[in-house]
Amino acid sequence: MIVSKRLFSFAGEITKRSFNMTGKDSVSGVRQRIVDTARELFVENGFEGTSVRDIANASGTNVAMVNYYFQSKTGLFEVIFKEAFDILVTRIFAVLGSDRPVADVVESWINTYYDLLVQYPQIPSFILTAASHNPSTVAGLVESYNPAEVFEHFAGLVERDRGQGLIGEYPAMDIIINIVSLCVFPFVMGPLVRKITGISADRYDEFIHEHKEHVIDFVRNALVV
Amino acid sequence: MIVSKRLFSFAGEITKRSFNMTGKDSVSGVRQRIVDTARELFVENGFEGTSVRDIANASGTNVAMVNYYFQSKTGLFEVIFKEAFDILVTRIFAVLGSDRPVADVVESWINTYYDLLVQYPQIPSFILTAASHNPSTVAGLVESYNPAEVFEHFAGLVERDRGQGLIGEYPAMDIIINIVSLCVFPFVMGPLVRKITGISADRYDEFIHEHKEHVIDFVRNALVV
DNA sequence: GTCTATAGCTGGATAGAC
DNA sequence: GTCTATCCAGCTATAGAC
Repeated sequence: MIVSKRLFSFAGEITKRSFNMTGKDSVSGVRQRIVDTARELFVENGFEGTSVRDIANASGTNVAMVNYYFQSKTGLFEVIFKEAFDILVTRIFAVLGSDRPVADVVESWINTYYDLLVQYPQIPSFILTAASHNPSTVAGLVESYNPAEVFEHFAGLVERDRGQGLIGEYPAMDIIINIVSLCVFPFVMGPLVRKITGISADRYDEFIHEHKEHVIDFVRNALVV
Repeated sequence: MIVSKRLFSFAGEITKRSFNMTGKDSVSGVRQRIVDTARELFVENGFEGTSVRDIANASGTNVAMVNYYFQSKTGLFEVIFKEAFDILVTRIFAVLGSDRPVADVVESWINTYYDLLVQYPQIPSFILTAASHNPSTVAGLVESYNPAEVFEHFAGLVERDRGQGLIGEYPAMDIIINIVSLCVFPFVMGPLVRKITGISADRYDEFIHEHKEHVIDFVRNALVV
């Protein structure tokens, strides 16, 4: 148990939709139960904040099983991390491969991001925490998705549309960072904003749903000349 | 030492400006050396990822000294956390107390945020990680700064300027979340972006400096009708 | 104030029975 | 595949000498 020596007390009222791809919770075997339990604990308490014993107890198995299926705690974490990362990147990169006008691509991009993150709201914090403590490894994983190619393509669209006077004078990189910031950060701040304002998870979901539309307007007004 | 069992290898090339307020590194006593060392380790490896022994060794003291000055590891962490938080909030809230036009307040806000975060680039990740694992306590600290009052004031400005047709139809909360996202997130992503693009800390600082101006343009174009 | 030594516990991982 | 028992390195915290 993580009770005794933890920093601060923690009520644990985070929105409980874990980024579980399968969904076959009930019929799952030991291996899947371990993955599902570990995902929840790693998301909530981080890698160092979660012990293999916590995972074993909470999943109703034992520490030997974790090592049997995943060789080590690190091995288990990597399985979960890659799964989360893949969810986040695959669909976004598909949208960015389009050849339509930048303003339209950006709108699809925002829609896709928000739809995705409403479903998996804890992924951003999870990935950012891991990235902050292990930039090298996370960067290696990012590179396996060929971000440079995706960037070049998008930069091409920006140059094309700027040449036609459709959008303002922003470099592609700055646009990308702005979009990612506007889409991802509301989810990273989510738990804190909810705590401060005292609103429920459902009410925050409603807010996020409306916020998405404002972000789309905001970006379109900013981008289009 | 945190070497043997750590997750992934870690080169540790994060920009090394720690959010040290005093600056009296050289003449500092034991207490200050512990705080400075602990800050760096907590920022890089998190609370659970840092041991009191790490802090004692790296600061050239011993574990007994840490407990002598700070009672516990948690006590030491809280000192550092509050210091970081105060740096981030105090100056921003001062800017938001203005009565000038929203577009001008927002521009000052962005300038203040970027100036501050260029100086203390690791604070956002540090606070967000702590907030993600302990929303209740962090929220308590936030509330001691009276955010509701600051929000109401800013919402008043938004309503006033919208009545005069100066800005578009965005609710105040959505504007705030957008600004915070656009200012803070580039620093949270910084280490990862640098790793992927391979650019140096200095070069990233240059990029951030230019990016600030694009954010100001971006927001002004989005906001002003 | 500073240090060494150590208590007492919890961590990841494995051996070996079934 | 599953489980219990166990190793031992690591952790936080403190006792007690100086």
